[in-house]
Amino acid sequence: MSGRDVLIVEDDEAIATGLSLNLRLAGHRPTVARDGDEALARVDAADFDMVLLDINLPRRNGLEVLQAIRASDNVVPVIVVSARDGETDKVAALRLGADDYVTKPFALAELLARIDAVLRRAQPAHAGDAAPVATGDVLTFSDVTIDLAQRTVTRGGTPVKLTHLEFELLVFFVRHPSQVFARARLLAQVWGQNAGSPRTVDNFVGQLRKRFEDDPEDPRHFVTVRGSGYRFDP
Amino acid sequence: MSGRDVLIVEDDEAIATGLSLNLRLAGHRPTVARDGDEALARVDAADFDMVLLDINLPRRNGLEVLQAIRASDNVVPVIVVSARDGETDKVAALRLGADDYVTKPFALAELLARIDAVLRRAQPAHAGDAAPVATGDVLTFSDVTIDLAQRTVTRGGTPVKLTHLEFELLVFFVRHPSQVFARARLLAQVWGQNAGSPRTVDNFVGQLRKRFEDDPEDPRHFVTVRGSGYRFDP
DNA sequence: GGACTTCTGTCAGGATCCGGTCATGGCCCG
DNA sequence: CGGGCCATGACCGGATCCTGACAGAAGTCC
Repeated sequence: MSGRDVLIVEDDEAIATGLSLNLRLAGHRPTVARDGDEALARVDAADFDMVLLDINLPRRNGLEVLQAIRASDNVVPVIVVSARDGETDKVAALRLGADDYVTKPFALAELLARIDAVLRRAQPAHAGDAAPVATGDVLTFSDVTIDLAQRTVTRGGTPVKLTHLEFELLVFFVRHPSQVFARARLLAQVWGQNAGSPRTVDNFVGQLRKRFEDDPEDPRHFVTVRGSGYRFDP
Repeated sequence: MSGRDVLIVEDDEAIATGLSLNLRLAGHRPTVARDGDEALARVDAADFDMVLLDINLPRRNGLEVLQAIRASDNVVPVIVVSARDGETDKVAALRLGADDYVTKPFALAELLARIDAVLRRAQPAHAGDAAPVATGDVLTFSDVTIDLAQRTVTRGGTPVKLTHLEFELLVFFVRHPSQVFARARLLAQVWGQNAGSPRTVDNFVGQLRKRFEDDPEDPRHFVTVRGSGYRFDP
């Protein structure tokens, strides 16, 4: 897809430049407006393919800006960004003709996906140039299913109870299959800075084996690599 | 969340009825199409929340169907199911705008999890393009009914009194089911920028439990995910 | 093959962290 | 001034986690 012209209306410097950078990476041509007046001026001046509109703005509320845009019969797609998930804001924005609504803090990937979706809807894209597409937030191996959003795990359809760190370790393993990790590395990656003793890792691997190996004595997924650490094989 | 309309495109009778049955058990409303032409006709005719699309089809290849769906600017979520594990198919499917990809033979639990994930992801976007919302918009779960316009809540027909923030939190949960949220995230989303202490969230969740759980000691809807936050299960 | 060394699996005690609950106090609005 | 509403901190019980010890397995060297 050849890039599109996107207007970012955002007064927070950090967010604005961050978004700008990412949109450029995605192949678009972003422009930034710092407040409501500037936004309206730019929308009138140039022909944008879409507008990313923060609600909290100096000089003019984002909703006012949206209203002004639509009042001038401009149908440019608008995604409204707000810090609050409040009912009123959302309903108001959609009523005023917003195309989508995102609340801060947003996952960057989500926002980019929505931008793509809105652009795609607004202007039918040609068949080969679709975006990378996110894959589901579900991980699997063998008969085990991990739902990251729900933070639930099932094995053969029946739910498995895991503690916080057990879950984290499991996810790390499944995301890095067939790779040997030293205990120290696992401590750093999963436990974070204040790492504990290497013995801790053993305990947790033991738990995972108890819960996911057919025969915990003879593990096929959570394999010990003597002298080096552990490896996960799907 | 009330069930969703799912179109199953699958020529194998046994698989089709099996999936259909399971989706119905999961609370959705499945429809089956036997070949590519029928699939396209049904997609055009009705408004599905997602499509489960087999690649090997009589009359038309699944990828052709997907291409046709996207060509008509339809952004309905699509999960592609294929017997072949080929990378090429997968890449092609994702390029054409598939939302996820599963290879046969699949674990039923995995497929169901992926369907849930895709529906979950699609939900907010749909709220956006699915019309003005506004008056008469009602959310429900279990025997609870939430009237957004009136800002009233009833449980089993009898009205429940909620404070402002209790209502906002409830709506947020019901709008984002089966997803774990950290306290900080809830504070940001529901309370707004000037977030308070995490303890506040506990108190409000406690209130919701008192009002909507049959047994507040053993909550089934407003679930604690120790170490991570809270999750709402309808 | 046998003995020594090194490493890993396991267990249980105790420290620690986390979440539910309650009470207090501020705030806003009537 | 009074009454909801909301934020905060303290407290407690319980889940979870860390650690050290020990035994047994695996590897090594002769």
